[in-house]
Amino acid sequence: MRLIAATNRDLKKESAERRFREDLYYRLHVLAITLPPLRERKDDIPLLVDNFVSRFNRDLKKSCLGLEHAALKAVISYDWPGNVRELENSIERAMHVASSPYLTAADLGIAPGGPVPALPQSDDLKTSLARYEAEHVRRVLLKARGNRENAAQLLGISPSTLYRKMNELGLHGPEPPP
Amino acid sequence: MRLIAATNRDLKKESAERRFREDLYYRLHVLAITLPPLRERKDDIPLLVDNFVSRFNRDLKKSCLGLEHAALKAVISYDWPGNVRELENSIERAMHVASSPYLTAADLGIAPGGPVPALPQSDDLKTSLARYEAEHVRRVLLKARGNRENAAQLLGISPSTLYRKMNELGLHGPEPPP
DNA sequence: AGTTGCAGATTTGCAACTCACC
DNA sequence: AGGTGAGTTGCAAATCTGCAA
Repeated sequence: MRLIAATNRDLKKESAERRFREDLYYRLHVLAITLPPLRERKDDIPLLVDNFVSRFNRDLKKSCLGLEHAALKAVISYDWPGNVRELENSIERAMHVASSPYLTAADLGIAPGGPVPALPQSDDLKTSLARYEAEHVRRVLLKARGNRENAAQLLGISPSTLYRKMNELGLHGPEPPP
Repeated sequence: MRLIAATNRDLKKESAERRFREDLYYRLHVLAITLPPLRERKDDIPLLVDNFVSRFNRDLKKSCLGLEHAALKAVISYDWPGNVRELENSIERAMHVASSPYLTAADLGIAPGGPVPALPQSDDLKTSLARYEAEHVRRVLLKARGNRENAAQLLGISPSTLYRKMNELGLHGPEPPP
């Protein structure tokens, strides 16, 4: 079985801090190498992005189609001080909150070229619930192939309520092609 | 900068399928090694589990305290055909849906010794919203150090509503010590 | 396909209340 | 006695829902 383990944290340090047992560290250490930081391998970014999107589509049962053009540009120009791990986290986070099949720069929490503003992640219950509800409804709509009648049934609500929610929550993304 | 990358999928095959660009594969390949499957390294499981829980607490802004005893037993006895990656995914997934500070075997989607039943992840809106709401409220309660008055304010609801929700949603986990 | 009037159901905040406990 | 704070509850207003149009 092939295994490669990924982190960009200093395992030695974490091991000393007892977050990672020493013998495990040394088992891994034999194969630790140094790669250039992500900002020096910008060519790799689109591929990594696609890879992560595919994986999270599977793991999170999403149907994200990728990044919109401006978002990909922003991702490439950004410095990624946290390297691959940060990129991975950003994409996962974006897929949780995204409101269209194509992730935007806003979803990813990066301004073109600027630093990551560290998403606020509101505590407010109404706000947070609305965001999650929108996410959930969209997912079920995708699952129902855009069939509102069917989606409403899956959601356990009446079609009229579904329509109302779609308006309130601004849900009118493109439907999947037949 | 130290970088180790982790996957248990067959990179060669994925590369051929153009999910992972070839040159990237070969860059990584030089350090690919073989480790025994996780089922033959059960001693490592508790450490891996702790490591993942810590990481996801940070990445997902959770305050999970670990696995309850029965859950850890189940995790150890399970075969983990998907190895570390599967373990990692299970823990992340569990932390998204868990309804107590200690993950249960049900949260992790494994029966003691049995195969993974592949979580149902209900489409029903009310069910799904309730689960998310419970999760959110618990997180804010932890953030408020168990101070209900304060948590209610953060949530933007009145204390009485918070109490009602805590009853409905079964939220009475241990409060963090002072 | 999507919207709306409406009546019944649910949820909310407020204030008043109980119940320990000191 | 009396006071305090955590938690509960009655109630009217506000909000949400399904039905039918």
